[in-house]
Amino acid sequence: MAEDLILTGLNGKQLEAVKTTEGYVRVVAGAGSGKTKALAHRYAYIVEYLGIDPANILCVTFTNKAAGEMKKRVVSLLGQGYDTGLIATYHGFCVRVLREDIHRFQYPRQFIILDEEDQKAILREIYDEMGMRLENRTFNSLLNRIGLYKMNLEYVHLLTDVESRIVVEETDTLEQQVIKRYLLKQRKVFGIDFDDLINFTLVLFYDFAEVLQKWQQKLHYVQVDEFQDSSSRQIELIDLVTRRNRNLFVVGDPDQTIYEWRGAKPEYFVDFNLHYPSCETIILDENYRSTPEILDLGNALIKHNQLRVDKDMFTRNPSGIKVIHYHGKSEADEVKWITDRISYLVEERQASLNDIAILYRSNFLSRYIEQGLINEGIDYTIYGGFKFFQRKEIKDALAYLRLISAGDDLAFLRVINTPRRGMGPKKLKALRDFAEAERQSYLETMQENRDSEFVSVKARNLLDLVDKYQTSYHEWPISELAKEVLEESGYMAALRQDGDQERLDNLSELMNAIVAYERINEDEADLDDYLQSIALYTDYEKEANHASIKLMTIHTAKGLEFPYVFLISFNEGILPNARSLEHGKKRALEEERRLVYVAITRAMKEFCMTETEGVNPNGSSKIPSRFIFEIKENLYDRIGVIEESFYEESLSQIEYINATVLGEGPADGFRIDDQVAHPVFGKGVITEVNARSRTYVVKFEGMEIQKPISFDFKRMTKLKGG
DNA sequence: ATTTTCGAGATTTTT
DNA sequence: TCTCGAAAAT
Repeated sequence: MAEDLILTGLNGKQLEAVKTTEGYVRVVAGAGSGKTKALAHRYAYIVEYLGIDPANILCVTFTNKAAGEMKKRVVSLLGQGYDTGLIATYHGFCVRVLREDIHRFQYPRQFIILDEEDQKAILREIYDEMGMRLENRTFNSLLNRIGLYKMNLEYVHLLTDVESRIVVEETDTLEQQVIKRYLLKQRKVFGIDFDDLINFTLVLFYDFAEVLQKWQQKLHYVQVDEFQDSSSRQIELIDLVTRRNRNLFVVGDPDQTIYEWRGAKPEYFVDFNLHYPSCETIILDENYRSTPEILDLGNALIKHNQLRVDKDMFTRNPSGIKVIHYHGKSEADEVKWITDRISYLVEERQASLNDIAILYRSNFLSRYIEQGLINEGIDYTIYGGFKFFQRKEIKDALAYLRLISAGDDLAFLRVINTPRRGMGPKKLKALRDFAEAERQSYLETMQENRDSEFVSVKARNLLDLVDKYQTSYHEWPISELAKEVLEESGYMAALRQDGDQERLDNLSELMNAIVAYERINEDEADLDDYLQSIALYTDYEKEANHASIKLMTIHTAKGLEFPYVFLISFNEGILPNARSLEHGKKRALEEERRLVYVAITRAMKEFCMTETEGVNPNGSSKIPSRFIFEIKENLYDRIGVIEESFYEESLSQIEYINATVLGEGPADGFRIDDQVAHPVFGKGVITEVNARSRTYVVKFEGMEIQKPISFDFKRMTKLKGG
């Protein structure tokens, strides 16, 4: 018997509208307004009351985890054993589309999905071949450039059409050469990165009208969660597949846009009604999650954003305790206060550890609090950071399997020296030259030249292993194959030798996952399919069997809620992040503010924000986040004393950053393009203001190299404003 | 020629 | 915690 389709909380009119409005519908749903619930109920309504088959509904969520949650909700509404059809991320949907029709390109169904680590491996190899070293900074900017290059969809044809020639010219710039080589290597392993998943699908739709038609006819209802975080390409995709049936239901909150840096375009959500004039808008502005105290704090902060549609969330929830701001004198103070507070919540307030979350801006900040939690014996689970399938041992194990099934260069390079097989840089280079000349994969080259001097004895053993299974792997159950291969290759032995129990545990966890996969897919379980299915499945979680508090970044916490929330390390430079404080990045600063808004609105009963005095890694003094000063002090209780002088100093620091970097307020510093005079170097122009290193970059007349001049150097004077 | 070891350095956010 | 490089050990 299906649960009655009533949205508890949502008022009758809104509920009716959410469920029954057809065509183009936009739901502007604030934090804690029950939007996921609304989506699930609409989905169930379409199936149960309209009689639409779930196969004809596409529900796009933002993470795999959200997709899982949505499936659970739908199943609980419609009854056990229900097939939920297409509830997936954009990427999951694209894989589905590509697996059916990518053969129309000259790309195999068993394409390899490349994550950032794979991309790095490719780029590192290219740099190696060109006799250069790939710095981390270069890597990040290259990824960026490749992303930009791929904005022109024509590149898809370069990759999918084997006839198309990619020739690296002498006259190409270094960057062009690298990108071309990257495409060549990508094509060689039939790799597809995250951008490609979307782009390939789009091109498939554009090139093959019948494929697009197939999906247009299939999808009668499409709903998208977190629409404000969709990129223009993703929106293009959705626009295409909904053109026939014109049923598109999007839900989002512009105030929770936290992925602009990844190409999200909140404007599309805000201007949805301009793109689809027939669109109806439903506003959900009642918050069912938080106490008024928490909500007021969030509202007060987000009002400081300029680029937003003004809407105030309200709640009828009963009053709770005031938000707490803890200010410490040292990092130890901050950690101590948090652990004490947790103990208090557990002992005096009967909170379960499961009800408590610690949020932070960057993954590395978890370490800051971990030791304290260990010392106090508080169990914790870190979410995100190291995803299960990103772990070294898991990727190694999967690479062994892929070496057998696909034999691609990436898997080969990952595995050849783990464990060590005496294949150092010299031998690998010889192998690479040979493979390059023969236009073969590394594995093939080795197999055909196994007695050559660039094949070590131990590597020959690996070749024997591959030979043994290469032709017969289809006949093995995946789990048994995996077990055999990992044992025979010596990988398990090496791990045991290292005595790394956690890695061994993770591997047996992987085995469990494989067995589970086999059980679900019964006889259909094929290694190729399995390897692809897990490439996107990044948030596999071991079920915690004991209560523990949750540690995660704010990004990871999006869409979740917890009774008690701590936002830690709430310092200027961390949150807002120093990188968003570089010159002219006003949009980035607003995104940081939205990030804080997301953190605040995760909390149901209590919200604590903590920060401390001390020294940053770069030697500057820690000061509280500007966002704390933006909120009126009557909205929170402050624990810990901020001396008048520290307060003043902090404010003037922030003002200084605003003045120099963002070009706001009274400047006793310089701005970009200001002409200055230096007592030694003479006349110059400010070309950069770097808040992180607290320096101006100045181009002095007659000097080739620009000089970094400290903010604190007072004998440089301004000649003329820029 | 390779591998191991050890210390220093560094880290936005993620599908 | 993980990565990277230099120097020592095989």
